[in-house]
Amino acid sequence: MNNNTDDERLNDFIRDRVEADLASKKYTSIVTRFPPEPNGYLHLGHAKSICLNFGVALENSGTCNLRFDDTNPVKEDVEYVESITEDVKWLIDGWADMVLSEKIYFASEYFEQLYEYAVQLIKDNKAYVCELRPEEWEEYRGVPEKPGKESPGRDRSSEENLDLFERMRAGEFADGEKTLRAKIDMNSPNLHMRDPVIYRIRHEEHHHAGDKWCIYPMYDFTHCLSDSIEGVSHSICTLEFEVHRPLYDWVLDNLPVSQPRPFQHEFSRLNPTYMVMSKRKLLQLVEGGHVTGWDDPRMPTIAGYRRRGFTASSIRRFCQDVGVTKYKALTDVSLLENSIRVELNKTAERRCAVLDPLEVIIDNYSDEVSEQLEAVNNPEDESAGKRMVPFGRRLFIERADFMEDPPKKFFRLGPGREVRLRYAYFITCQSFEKDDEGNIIRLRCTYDPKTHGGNAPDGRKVKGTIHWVSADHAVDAEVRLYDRLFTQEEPESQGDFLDCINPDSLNVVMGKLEPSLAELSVGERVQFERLGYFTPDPKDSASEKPVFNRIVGLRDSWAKIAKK
RNA sequence: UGUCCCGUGGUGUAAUGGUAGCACACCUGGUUUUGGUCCAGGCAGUCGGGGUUCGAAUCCCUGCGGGACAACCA
Repeated sequence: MNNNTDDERLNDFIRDRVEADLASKKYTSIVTRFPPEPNGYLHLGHAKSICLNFGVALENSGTCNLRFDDTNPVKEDVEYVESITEDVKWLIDGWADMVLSEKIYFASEYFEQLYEYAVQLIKDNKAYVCELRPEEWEEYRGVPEKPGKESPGRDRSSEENLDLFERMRAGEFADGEKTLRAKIDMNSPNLHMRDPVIYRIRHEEHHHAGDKWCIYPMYDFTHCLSDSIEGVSHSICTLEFEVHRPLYDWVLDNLPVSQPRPFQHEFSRLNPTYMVMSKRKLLQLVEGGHVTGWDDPRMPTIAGYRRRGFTASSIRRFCQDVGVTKYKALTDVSLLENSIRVELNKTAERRCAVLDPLEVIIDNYSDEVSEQLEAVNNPEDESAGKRMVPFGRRLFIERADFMEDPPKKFFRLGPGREVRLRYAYFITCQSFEKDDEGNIIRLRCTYDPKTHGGNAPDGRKVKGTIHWVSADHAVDAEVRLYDRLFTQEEPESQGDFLDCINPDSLNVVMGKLEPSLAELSVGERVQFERLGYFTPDPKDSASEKPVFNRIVGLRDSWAKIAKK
C-alpha cells in the first residue's frame, strides 16, 4: 500500500523519461540523489523529493545518494546534517533503505576536484577573475529585457587569471574582493548565463571541510559536477531551477566529464494548504517562538510529523497521492490527513479516554462492586484481541455527550434519555446538578443490569453509544490537541504570513484515560474511541506523567450536522 | 514589458491520436456497540478561438490565464 509495487505502478513524466533513457540505452543503470543543503530541517516538500528520488531508484534497481550540498559555510551547520540524515533514514526505512548509498556524500569533499575543474575552465579561457563589487555587477548584469555589459576582467589572459585564482585560494584577498566567473554570454536573455559567479571568497570555517578553504564554489558550478562525479543519471529538482538548466548543461559540456553525463529534470514543489514550506519561514517560526522548535508537532517538518505520531508510510502514501507534475499545484491538506487515518484505522488499537470530563453517578450501581468488562481492541483486526476495562459507580463521560436541552438529532445523553456506554451498560439520565454559576457538574443516572456488555435482551435499541472511563481507575494525562498552524489556506499569499497564525493551533487539556493507557510506550499509536488517534509525546511523556499528542482527529460528521 | 515553464471536476492527478478515469473533498442512502470504519449512489472537468485528422485533452497556430528568473544563497 505504501510501497511502489507492480499492482500500483507509478506513472509520471520523470519516470517516463527514466524508462525511455533506459530503453534507448542512454544509461545502463539509474542513479539519483537527494541533495539537501544542511541549513534547516527537512519538511514535507523534501519528503516528496525523497519519495521521488528514492522511488525512481528503487523501481529501477538503482541507487540514490544522500548528498549534502554544503557549499555555503555561513548558513550551514552540523546540527542540520544530523537531523537530515536521521529524517531521511526514518522516512525510507523498510521501503527504500536498500537503495540508499552506503556512504553519505558531501559536496564539500569534492572541493579539490572542483578547484581543478575551475582551473581547467580558466586554462580554456572559459572563466575569469572579476573584481566587480556586487553593487557594480548589478549594473553590468543588466535586466532580462536588456543585454548586459562585459566585466573589465573578462579579457584578461588565462595566465593572469590562473595566478589570480591561485592567490584567491591562498587567501590574499578579502571577502568580496574578487570572484571567479564563467565566461558565457552577457547578452543571454537568461540572466543565469550572463557570466555567473562560480567561486566567491569567504574567510569562513566550514562545518565539514574545516578551515582548509577560503574560496567556495557556487551551487551552479558544484551541483552538476557533483552529480557527474557520483555517476548520477537523473538529477531531479524543483521547478525554480529550470532557468538554471542551461548553466548545468554548459558546465558539463565544457569540461572533460565522464559520459554519459547526468541531466537535470524539474518538477513542481509541494504546496499544501494551511502551511508554509520555505526553510526561511520555518526558521522564522522557530526563532520567533511561535512554535517550540523544528520538531514541534505543528510544524510541517519530517521531525514534527514524526513527533506528532505520523508514520513514515503515511507520509510516503501522501507523496504518492500528490503525484509529480510541472503544474504549480495547491494540495489540500485533507489528503495528508486521509493517508494517516487510512493506515491507523487498520493498525491502531482502540482505547477509551475522556478529554473534557463530566462526572456521572450510577445511582443503582453498588458502591462495593467494581467489575471488569471486555472490550474489543480493534474492530478492523480480530487478531488484536480483547482487553478488560474496569467499571464502577462513578464515571467520567465527555461533557459534549450531554445536553440539557438536546435537539432531536442529538443521539447522546439528555434528561430522561437512554444511551449505551460502550462495552458496558445502557444508562438513563435521571437528573443533573449545577454549581452556583449554572455549570453542569454532575449527572445522576441509572443503569440496566440486564444490558451487561451493551446488549439489551429485550431487543430495544438506543441511538447513541458513548465512551467513558471509571473515575476510580482513571489515569490522568496531559493531552495536546493540535490544529492547523495557520488560519489561511495560503498563508504566504497575502501580507505577512505570521499574521494568520492560528491562535488555537495547540489546545492542552487534562484527560481521564482508561488504565491500560498508562503502559503505552513511545512509538505506539492508539485510537481514543470517537476522538482520534493519539501517541505519547516522545520528548515529554514519562510513565509517571504521561503526555499524549493527537495525531489526527476522527472524521466527525456530527460536527457538520451540529453546524447546520 | 525579455526568455522559459504550465493550464483536465472544488482540490490533486490519469488517459502517451481512439469510450475523459482515479483519489481527496462535498452531498444522499444503507450497515454499525465509535455520529469512526465499511457499502451503495450522487454532484462535478479538458481555459477561449481557429486548424490538421475518420477521430484531438493529446499535434499545429493564436489569444487568455498562472508561474519561474535579475544573491558573491541553494
